[in-house]
Amino acid sequence: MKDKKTIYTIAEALDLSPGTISKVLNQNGNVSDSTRERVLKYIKEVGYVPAKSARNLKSKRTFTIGVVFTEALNIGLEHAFFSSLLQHFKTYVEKFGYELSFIVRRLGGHEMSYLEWCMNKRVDGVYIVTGNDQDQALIELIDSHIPSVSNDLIFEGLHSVVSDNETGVYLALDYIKNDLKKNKVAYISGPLKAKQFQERYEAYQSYIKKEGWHQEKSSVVFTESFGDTSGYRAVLEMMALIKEKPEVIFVSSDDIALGVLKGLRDLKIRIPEDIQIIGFDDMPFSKHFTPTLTTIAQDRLALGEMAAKILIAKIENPEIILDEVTRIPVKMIIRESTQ
Amino acid sequence: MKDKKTIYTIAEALDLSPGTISKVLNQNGNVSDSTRERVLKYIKEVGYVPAKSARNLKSKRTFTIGVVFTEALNIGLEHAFFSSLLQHFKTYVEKFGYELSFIVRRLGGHEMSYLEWCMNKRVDGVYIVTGNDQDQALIELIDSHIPSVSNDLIFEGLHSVVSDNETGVYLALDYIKNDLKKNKVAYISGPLKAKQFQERYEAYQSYIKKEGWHQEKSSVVFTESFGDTSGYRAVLEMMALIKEKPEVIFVSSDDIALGVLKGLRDLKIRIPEDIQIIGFDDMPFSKHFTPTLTTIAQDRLALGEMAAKILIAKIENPEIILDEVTRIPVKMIIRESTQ
DNA sequence: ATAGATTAGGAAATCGGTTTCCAAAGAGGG
DNA sequence: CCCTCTTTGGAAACCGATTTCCTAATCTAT
Repeated sequence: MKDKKTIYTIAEALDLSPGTISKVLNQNGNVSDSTRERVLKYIKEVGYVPAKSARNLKSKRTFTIGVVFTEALNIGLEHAFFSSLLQHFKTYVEKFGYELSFIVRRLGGHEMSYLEWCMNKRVDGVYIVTGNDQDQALIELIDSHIPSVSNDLIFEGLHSVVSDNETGVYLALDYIKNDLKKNKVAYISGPLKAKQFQERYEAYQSYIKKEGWHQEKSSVVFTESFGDTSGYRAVLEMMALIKEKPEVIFVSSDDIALGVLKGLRDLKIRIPEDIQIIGFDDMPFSKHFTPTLTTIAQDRLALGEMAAKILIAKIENPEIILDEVTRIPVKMIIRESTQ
Repeated sequence: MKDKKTIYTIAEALDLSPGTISKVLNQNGNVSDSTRERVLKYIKEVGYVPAKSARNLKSKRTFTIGVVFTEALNIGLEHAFFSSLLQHFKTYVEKFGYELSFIVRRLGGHEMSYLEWCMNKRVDGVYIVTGNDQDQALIELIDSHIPSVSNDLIFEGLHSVVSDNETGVYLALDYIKNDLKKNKVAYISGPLKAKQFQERYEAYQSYIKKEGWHQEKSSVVFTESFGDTSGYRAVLEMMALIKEKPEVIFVSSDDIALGVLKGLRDLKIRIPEDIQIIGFDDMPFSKHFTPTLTTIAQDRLALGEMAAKILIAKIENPEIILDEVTRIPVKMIIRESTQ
């Protein structure tokens, strides 16, 4: 147990050559069944495990995928939505023998770019869970030859797997129109610098215009940030400024909706009696709000898995042609915040 | 850009030897200032990045920490508490040049033990965020020579960084006694197979005994699992069986408390008017419950960082002697669910 | 029985760094 | 000016696999 095992020591012990051991390990090359079994048996016996770094060095494949996880708020893994995507992605790629490694830009004292890190580590591909599309270093990475996929950014030359935001917004608005039979709607949007908020906002605008629903200026409010506190502030601002109280408020993310709920509660406005609320995302906690939240559910499993599938396809077949943007269907979940 | 850079090509271009380039890269060895600068300048110019696998191979150090993240419910990264620990741990170790890599037991078609994976990858250390202490493969890993630390398990020979559960429970019960001035308390506990629930339960029992508080048998209920649905079931069971309704229910985790809140709401019991609730953990969502939840806050930042600190110390100084269990203080957060 | 085709397994180069050891050159002292 | 000490940088072994090429042995077919 104490002396280290390598294919050399094994070869010597079995009176074979190192190359033969390697061939057994990689189940290629011509090795007779008897020697193969002798080798496998011995390996199990002494508990030999091949050194990955040596294999990586020679084969130039690491079976490792670099993960870009730049969070706007630096909460990183604590963000439930992205953690969930990452989890599903991870589970999927592991089935195909790939591991995940977080891309790090400041390691020890050294600062490095995404691309440098990836080259240094020789990752086979890159998964962008969430990133900042203004980041020059990220653009450099996307433009490199390293296969990549994203669940967040939409970018020229980058394959993205994102929710069908437009349909999601339409679902919500159709529901407001046809089921709730309301048309005094207000909209609280996350910052438009995030692509998904932009898409949702545009869909909202186009629907409103198509339906000819009247809109006061203050019936659309943008938050400055992503969390519930900005939702809280946004709804107070809206309710202070708006002349005709809306019947329904559509909020572009559940995180923000959480703050909206709290804000309305503080204003003594009852939900859903006075105002109904619809969110977007279906976060795990949305069904625990009081009231529970009606929302447009993103299919996090499908998002993560599809991204994984696409990345693996690109890695294993560099010539493959794929659509740049893959849309994942959303669905509407009706709960207590609408009736 | 297209032809690959190695220390050989660099050496050739600068008319130096590969060894010299390596010495510059590692800032050791004797290299004159002038050549050092010449090399650094050239490296930056051509965008050379050393291949990690080659370095790992020779130096036998990978600056990588393996992460054990076996979640009871297989929700993995979606579990907010552990994700948070992981995030803080990650941030800390990165400052010291370490990266994280998830330990995977089934990779591609192959099944392997934790230890095999770690040896294969040559990780410098192991971080057990959460694991199953019945798992033979995990025990094998802990017993190996690889430095390890845990934020979850407490185990002979393993360094653990965990919350001071006992004090937490005492804080809550002292508050019930001295501030709320109540003594009809019930306790809902997570499964005792989890060490932290066991510690909290024992602290609870010892306090009750010390104070001589009368306890009906059904005033302590154990959930079968960790989530809010088991809390829901547990509180219904308790309220059905218990003769004298408690004034306060102390729940051993916020996750479970979430279900308890919902259960009581369904029973039309008002909180805090009829029954007051205290949780444990202070999860991010606990301040968004209705009512917001009084709880014992675990210091997730300190937990993760202390674990990181200890692991790095063990890696860089194998002879170091440390306490096996490091306790992190908790504090009480009073919100609407008590008054 | 013999030519040709497989098959088993070894030798050696290779991946890209690190590190030890050594020689040459320069510095310092008498 | 000569001898010793220190710097500087090169040569080469090494880390532990993979892989190509090659030879010897075995098998098949005529």
